[in-house]
Amino acid sequence: MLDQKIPLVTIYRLASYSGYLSDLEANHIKHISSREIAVGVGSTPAKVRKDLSYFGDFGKRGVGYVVSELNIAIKRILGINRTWKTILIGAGNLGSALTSYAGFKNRGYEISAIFDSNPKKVGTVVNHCPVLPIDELDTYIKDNEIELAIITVPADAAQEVAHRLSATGIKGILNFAPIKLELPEHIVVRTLELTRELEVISFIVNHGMQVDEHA
Amino acid sequence: MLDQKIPLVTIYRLASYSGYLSDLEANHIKHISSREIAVGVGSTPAKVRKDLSYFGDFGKRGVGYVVSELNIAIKRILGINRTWKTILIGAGNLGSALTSYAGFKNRGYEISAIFDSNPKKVGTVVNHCPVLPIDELDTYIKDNEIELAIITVPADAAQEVAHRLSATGIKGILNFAPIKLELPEHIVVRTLELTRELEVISFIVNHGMQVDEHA
DNA sequence: TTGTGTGAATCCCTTCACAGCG
DNA sequence: CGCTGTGAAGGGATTCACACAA
Repeated sequence: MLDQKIPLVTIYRLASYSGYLSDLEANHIKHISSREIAVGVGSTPAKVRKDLSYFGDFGKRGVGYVVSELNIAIKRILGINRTWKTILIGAGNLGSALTSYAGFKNRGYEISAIFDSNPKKVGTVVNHCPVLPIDELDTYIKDNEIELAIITVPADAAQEVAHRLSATGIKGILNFAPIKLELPEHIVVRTLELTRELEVISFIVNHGMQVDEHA
Repeated sequence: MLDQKIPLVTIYRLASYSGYLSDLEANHIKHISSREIAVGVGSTPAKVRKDLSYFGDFGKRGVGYVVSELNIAIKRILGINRTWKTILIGAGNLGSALTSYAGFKNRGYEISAIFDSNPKKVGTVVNHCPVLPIDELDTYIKDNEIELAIITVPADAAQEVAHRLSATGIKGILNFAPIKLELPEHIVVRTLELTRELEVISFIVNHGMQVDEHA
């Protein structure tokens, strides 16, 4: 069942399903159908079933899914049935805010330090995260087995940071700087350009375009 | 040329192209080809040309594009050849950080106020933005002709905020709360779930999947 | 009967490849 | 020539529709 090619959008949706299922668990809801999941996250029943079908049979015909079981299964698929050790680079406003972003911690992303090149910031503590000098990046990542990094430095410093990161054992990078980072193939990079989202909204408002979920 | 159906991904890419062209302008680069744009943003020459072809002829055959002209054209298409009056709702860490996010101001998104329900925050000023009580939301939006709102309140408060917004003349909402907002059709909503991006990275790291740009 | 799992069909985006123009 | 603009071809995601199981 695995190792056909999985659409990337399927992965995004699985993450959404899991987030929704976690909410249901918190509300003690035990059972759910593909249709209800679809309504909950803004998808379609066919997509929900097809997305899941890439990875196995998780439901009972005529009945639906057991919320907790399905959520565990999806978390295992995504690889978030454990903690991911994460660091932030860039102790500006956005970086500082993300240290306390509840969604990260809730889903197992544990941010243990922020790195910054500004000597005035180094040595301070933001939300229990020490701000460390950028020179210690390499040893810190190795000593603490950090796997993921979040880049929140300005655009003109981001490529330099990416270069430094590529020399460490980092596995994945979430980049908030609005540039295309050049990195070795084996490092997974996703760039999130917040402004693009507003620009897309502007376009749709201007043109009265009808749009479904996920971009 | 217009009013065929435009793929949503095309709009995202146009926004990227424009961002890249703005960088080129800052570096006094005058001319560019579809191939160079593609390399700059992580797309393909064919996509660049096809994306533009939905809206008109902007290049010269055998030559390429004039950077400044193309950028103006794209901005006009996106509807960002002007200022968009914007407010933030939720004066937490993320909301406060976004008031000083350079990318927004650079691209014409002018955040003039933050709204919050916490009386201790109301009356303070964050990055030149006054923090106002949530009860003034409706009149403020009408009096100041606000068009866009950015929601950075916790998930359990977001739907209530969305409901309040729907009673105003707001046109578009960028939502950072990880829930599906129920809103009238005529309001454009995009939800950005930061955690989903990390989860997708986790999946790809786990499975060694090969992935191209944009999701 | 209900709702899942899934091949088949459909739809839509991407890519190709070349005519056309500078 | 070189590079754009674009129909046509190709490929991949969505939707359909139904067999199957509870």
